[in-house]
Amino acid sequence: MIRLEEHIKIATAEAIVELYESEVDPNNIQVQATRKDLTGDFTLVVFPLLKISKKNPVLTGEEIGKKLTEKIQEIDSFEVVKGFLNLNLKAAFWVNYLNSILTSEKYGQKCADENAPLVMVEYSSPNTNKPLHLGHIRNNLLGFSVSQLLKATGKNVKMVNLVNDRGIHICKSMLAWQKWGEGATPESTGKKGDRLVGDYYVLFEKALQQQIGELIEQGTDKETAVKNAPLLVEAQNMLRKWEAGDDIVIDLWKNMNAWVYKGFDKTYADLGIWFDKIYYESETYKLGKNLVVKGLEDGVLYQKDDGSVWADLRDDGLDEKLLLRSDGTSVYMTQDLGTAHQRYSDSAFENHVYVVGNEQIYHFKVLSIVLKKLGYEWADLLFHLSYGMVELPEGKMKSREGKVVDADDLIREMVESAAEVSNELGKLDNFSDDEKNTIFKQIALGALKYFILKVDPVKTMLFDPKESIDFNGNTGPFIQYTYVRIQSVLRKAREQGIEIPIQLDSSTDVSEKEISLIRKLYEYPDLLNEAGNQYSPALIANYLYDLVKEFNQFYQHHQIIKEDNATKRAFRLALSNFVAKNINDGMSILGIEMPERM
RNA sequence: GGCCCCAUAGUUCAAGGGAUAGAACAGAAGUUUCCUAAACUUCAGAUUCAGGUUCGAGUCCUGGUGGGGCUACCA
Repeated sequence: MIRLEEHIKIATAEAIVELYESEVDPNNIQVQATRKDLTGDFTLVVFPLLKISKKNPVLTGEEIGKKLTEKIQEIDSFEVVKGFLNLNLKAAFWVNYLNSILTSEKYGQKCADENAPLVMVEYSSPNTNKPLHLGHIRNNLLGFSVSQLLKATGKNVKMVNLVNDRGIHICKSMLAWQKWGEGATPESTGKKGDRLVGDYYVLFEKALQQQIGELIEQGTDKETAVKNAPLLVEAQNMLRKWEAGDDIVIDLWKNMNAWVYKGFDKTYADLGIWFDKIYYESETYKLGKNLVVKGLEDGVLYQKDDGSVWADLRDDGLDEKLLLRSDGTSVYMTQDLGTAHQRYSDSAFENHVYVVGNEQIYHFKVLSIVLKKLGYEWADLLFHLSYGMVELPEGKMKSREGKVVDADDLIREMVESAAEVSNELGKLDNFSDDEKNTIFKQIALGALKYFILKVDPVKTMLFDPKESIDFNGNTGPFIQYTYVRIQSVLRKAREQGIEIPIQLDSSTDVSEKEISLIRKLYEYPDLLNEAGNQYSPALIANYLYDLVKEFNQFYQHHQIIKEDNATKRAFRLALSNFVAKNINDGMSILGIEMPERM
């Protein structure tokens, strides 16, 4: 169905030719939804046309309004307010619009076939040395949601994860376990695997700091102490052994990683997210090394006297960037070069989105430039979707100071408070414990996900653990609740044998509130598109909130199944049903499940 | 020092260069013989500052202030 704004733009361009004998590109004509507090459906902004009409805004608006009313049958009347031409449509237009979308399977969405462009989305990218925290939650939710959003706009999406399973930091927790672990396992301690390994990392850092302190006390200067502390040297040795494939080190590494993955899998499952493929740094860093060596041979990179390999980015306004250490081991950048190359070989993508925090903007800038230098044109297809940090009231989360909000703890606490609120309301008293627990989880995660996703990704956001996430107001549960109410009405209608129509009578008498609800629905296809272009689930979240608010007002003031007039009743049922469907579609892009009752 | 990002009610968030800057929470006051009151209705309250571009600026440009990030042989 063609959008009416397009009609209006084209008709306006025609009107301008007829009235003022001047050609205007319809795309330059501004048509927007009329402000909510004024009467009208669409508004034509006439200011930009004054240069052409050489008349005052009111007169210009009147003249164009008259022409448009003649040209477009859907227009009922118009009104010029200041420089704005407000167009009032016939109610039948909106009823017909609803009618035309009523049976659409995926309203506003584009379905991807095999020929649709492939977008790779990397998100999560955890380190195996610490459990997931609130920052990762933002990453995971954003990455998953953006993936769903891109799917809804007609892309084939491959969700990938990159596990940081190698490097000096991993050796630190391994070493600590070896020294002080006394054979502890997740089974023997009852701790989640990622938590257990994380604890050894913390232990290592503490011991290392202490050691450094002692060295300084004994008269070593600070720089040397930090560089040469025995524990650190030991960890570095271990990393070299790891890269050399030492059996004992590799065995230990495999063992501990397996614990961590099991723990991560649980957290991912709780969050309701997954990946199509998982890449491991341990498998790609060598590819990166090869690329670097080749770049060195080709003279694109250079080697310093100590053997370290660098890229010179000074011509690009950046600095020199280390790609291989003097001892030949790789850094983060090295493996990311390899990973990117691997992925493009796996499947040539149209676009590769990295969902990674904004503290790595520099890293991804360098990544693209270095790949380009190495001769890979597809470096231009990489896009860093950088998002802001999640801060606590006292500032940034700091793992080392224990100032983190653990992901598992947070999810558990959310479920607990959802249960508390729900039990207080007592609406689920007749349900089994299993059913209740499912619903508590849906509500808890709905609240958490919506809370995080409604915020514009680029912005730093604040999370106050003391003021736990709300279930009232602009929240996930508010949206879920509206959905549940609609389901309840529909259920009752079915029980009474009232059918939900798929065809509407265009002469149905509809109220202003009903029209504004359809108007809201009308916005969705464009909004979805825009959200996809901007990689912003926040736009979807805000749309859903507006829609639901609109519906609740309608619900408050209109009866649905109790309406006596059968035509009106049918219309309201169809409208409610469609709103519920739209809520469900939108929320599933946010990765939020809908309960049927709550 | 250099580069990048952010700044809107007491608080947390909205607002594709367009009209009187929207919500929510917190605060004050209402609405259940009626399809789920996790709702609805009132009230009160904000664009960091100074310039500029424009018919029109929260939005674009320049500068200042404030906050954050990056600038590692960490990731």
